[in-house]
Amino acid sequence: MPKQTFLNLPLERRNRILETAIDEFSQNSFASASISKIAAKADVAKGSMYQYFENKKDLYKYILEISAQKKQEYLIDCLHSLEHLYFIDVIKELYIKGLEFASDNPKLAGIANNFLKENDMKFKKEIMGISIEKSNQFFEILIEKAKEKGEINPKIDTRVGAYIITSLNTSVIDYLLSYMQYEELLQSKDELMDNVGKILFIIENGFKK
Amino acid sequence: MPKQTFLNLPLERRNRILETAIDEFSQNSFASASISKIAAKADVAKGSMYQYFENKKDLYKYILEISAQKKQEYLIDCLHSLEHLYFIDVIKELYIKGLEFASDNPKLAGIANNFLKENDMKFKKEIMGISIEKSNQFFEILIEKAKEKGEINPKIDTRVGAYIITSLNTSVIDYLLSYMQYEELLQSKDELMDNVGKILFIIENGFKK
Amino acid sequence: MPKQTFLNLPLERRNRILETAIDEFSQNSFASASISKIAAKADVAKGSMYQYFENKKDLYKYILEISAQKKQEYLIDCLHSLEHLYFIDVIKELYIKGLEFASDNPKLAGIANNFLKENDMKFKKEIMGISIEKSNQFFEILIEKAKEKGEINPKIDTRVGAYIITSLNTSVIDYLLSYMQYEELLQSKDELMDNVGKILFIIENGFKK
Amino acid sequence: MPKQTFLNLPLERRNRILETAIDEFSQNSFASASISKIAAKADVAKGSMYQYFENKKDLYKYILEISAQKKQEYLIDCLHSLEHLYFIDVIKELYIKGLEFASDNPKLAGIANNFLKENDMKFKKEIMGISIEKSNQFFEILIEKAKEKGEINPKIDTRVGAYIITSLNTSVIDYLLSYMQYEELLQSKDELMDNVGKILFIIENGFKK
DNA sequence: GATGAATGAGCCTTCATTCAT
DNA sequence: CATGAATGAAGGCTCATTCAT
Repeated sequence: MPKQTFLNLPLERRNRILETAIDEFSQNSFASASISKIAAKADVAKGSMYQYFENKKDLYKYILEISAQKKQEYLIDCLHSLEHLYFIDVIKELYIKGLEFASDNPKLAGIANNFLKENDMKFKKEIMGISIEKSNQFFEILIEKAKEKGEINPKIDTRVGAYIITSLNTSVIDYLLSYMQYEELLQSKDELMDNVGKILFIIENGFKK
Repeated sequence: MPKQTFLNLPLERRNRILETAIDEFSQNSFASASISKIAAKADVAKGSMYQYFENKKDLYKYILEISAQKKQEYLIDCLHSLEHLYFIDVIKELYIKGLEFASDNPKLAGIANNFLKENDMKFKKEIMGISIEKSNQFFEILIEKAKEKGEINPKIDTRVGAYIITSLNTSVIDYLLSYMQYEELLQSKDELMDNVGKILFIIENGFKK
Repeated sequence: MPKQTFLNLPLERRNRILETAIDEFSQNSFASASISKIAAKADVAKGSMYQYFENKKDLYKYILEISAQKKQEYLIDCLHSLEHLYFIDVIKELYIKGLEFASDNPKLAGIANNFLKENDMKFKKEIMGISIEKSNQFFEILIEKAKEKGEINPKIDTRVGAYIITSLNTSVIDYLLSYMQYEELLQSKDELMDNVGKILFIIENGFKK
Repeated sequence: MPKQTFLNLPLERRNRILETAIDEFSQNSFASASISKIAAKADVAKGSMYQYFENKKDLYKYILEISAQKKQEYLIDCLHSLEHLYFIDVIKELYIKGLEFASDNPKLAGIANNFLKENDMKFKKEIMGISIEKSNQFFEILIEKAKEKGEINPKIDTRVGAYIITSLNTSVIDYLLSYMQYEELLQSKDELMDNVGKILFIIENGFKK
């Protein structure tokens, strides 16, 4: 929720600021990210930053929201085709889209993952509102339905299953990001997808009857 | 690697410093942890801290090492009985011992997990030396052997399997720690172990023939 | 002395600005009052404030003047009946009217009292012009006349007497204002007037033959 | 309550800091006094100020306490001879000693008076603890005793009487201070005492039977 | 005439680290 | 060996004021 001031800014300037901020937050935790540095790098007066955003947290929330929206855009298609697909294929699709998002927008993905790593639960809840558990809930519903359809082992605990899927999703993205940062080891997209396939193979077996 | 000065210290003083440092690093990322605060809380001259340790990083490394050693102590037993157990039982044992360690030493476990979350790869490598991948390697060997013995599905990719096991292990511990911090929801030990069982049930299925 | 621009403003807008400014100056010293906050609260562009007023001081002077005028309105009646009343009754009337003013317009009264408390004499003189001493002069004349009429002790020093009356007047209003702010202890109007009566009883004795 | 660090400082440095701080707080309200300026003027690193004092408020409290103690020293004698003197003579003595204190230590006296003028009651209470009302209580006791001894008019309301005496005391000191700041008009000590005499003359009459 | 964007100085505070004693 | 004093850079944030549109 930036101030109107920010939204009225000429596009060029607005983007310069946003990108610099995204840079900063993708490399630092909230606490060690610095508005001063962002202002300096974006060549903007420090005071201006506070004309645009209420405070550091405000800017952070905004960036986080951008990240979430962008990710949504990647996921939206496969969310639409939920009904027609097998459980494991939905998961597969979601993992892949998630990785594509991360691969195309490593900084935004990094910010989201960084947020997930924050320690201070009060801070997280404050920023996230209720949506923290949405992701888990989504997977829980998915699992329930798959159980009904007889696609997966009914003995699987729903909550625990959702938890595993979420955790691995985050891990995989983290893995991708850290390798992207270290160009040395950057795997080809094919290799990466190959690995996702291997992970999903295990998951599939883990869940199936 | 504290300086000799630190090792010569009377035990009481040494412990006071260590515990305060553990407190601080368990609640903060490396960047936002503060030597000033540690010195103040431990009632030690700030200057002294620099007589004991080269700098903040040095102290951090030491604390991290303590954490690793302590965890070793929990794992050591089941590492000895590796040969006699089925693959899945080893994993189970390791998860449980890991959780016991975290439950008994939440601060130390938190520090380790915090470290895993650090972004700066250069920093991580510098601190860790090579040992980052040791954990993965260990699981890789385990998986290879299990394959040989015919205990698990040979189609499983060894590296990916190890990766999954490590990731979930970290996630589970993180989960425990955040719930311990937030007493409200603290599950009983039984419930927790129950959940571990459920996770392992999925893993077991995921890996088995 | 606002700029013509301000005077041309639609009444509603003008009042909104004034009231917000009065709010701000009644709660802060000149130095810590903030034009930024006033603009924000009054929902006016910061730039506009500088089209209406030369600067912070200019606005302050204007507000102060408004306060003075408003107070005049309360006092005007009893200033007209000066001649017919005994000295002590004039004083009494002035105190009471002053308190009524403060009770009805606590913010305006607060601003005036805050001004009196400012430290920087140069600043005060600059703002006030000569009128600082007017109040004292007025009481001096009153005292002189009362002496002539034989109503009060001629041994009383005129300047000192005026000074006492002014001081106590300010104190009493301050007292009222701070109690109004702190609702807890707010005395009823009756109690307050009762206390004024008690103060005047002492003053009366102090001045009489 | 400065930190030990401050108390251990070489006298010269300690005094330089204190005097600069006294300067600053005597010319500014708490809000507009600046630690940065104090540090700069005292030729001390800004950071050092925070080695000496917890924060701005801490420094302020300390300075205020110094002021109170110094004033005590002036009053102590006449507080000892309370019993032997007539009510009016006690008051007289207290006013005179108070003025002497202000005349000898105008800055310290200014700080105390500035504090009395602060608007924020919460702030005042926090700083003062309970002692705010002590001064009034003291005069109330004095008045009660004087009534018992038949020295003053029993019809005088005790609380109101105490209030008047306190108010005038503050006013008188303020008066002295502002004139000392403005050397132009500085009255001779004799003249000043003469005026005190005149004030007390009125007070005496106000209180006597 | 209204606006809002820009700015830089300034504020309080924290910190890692150094160094003389 | 312990200490504590010193420091300057940095951080988040606020403000009065200017100026182009």
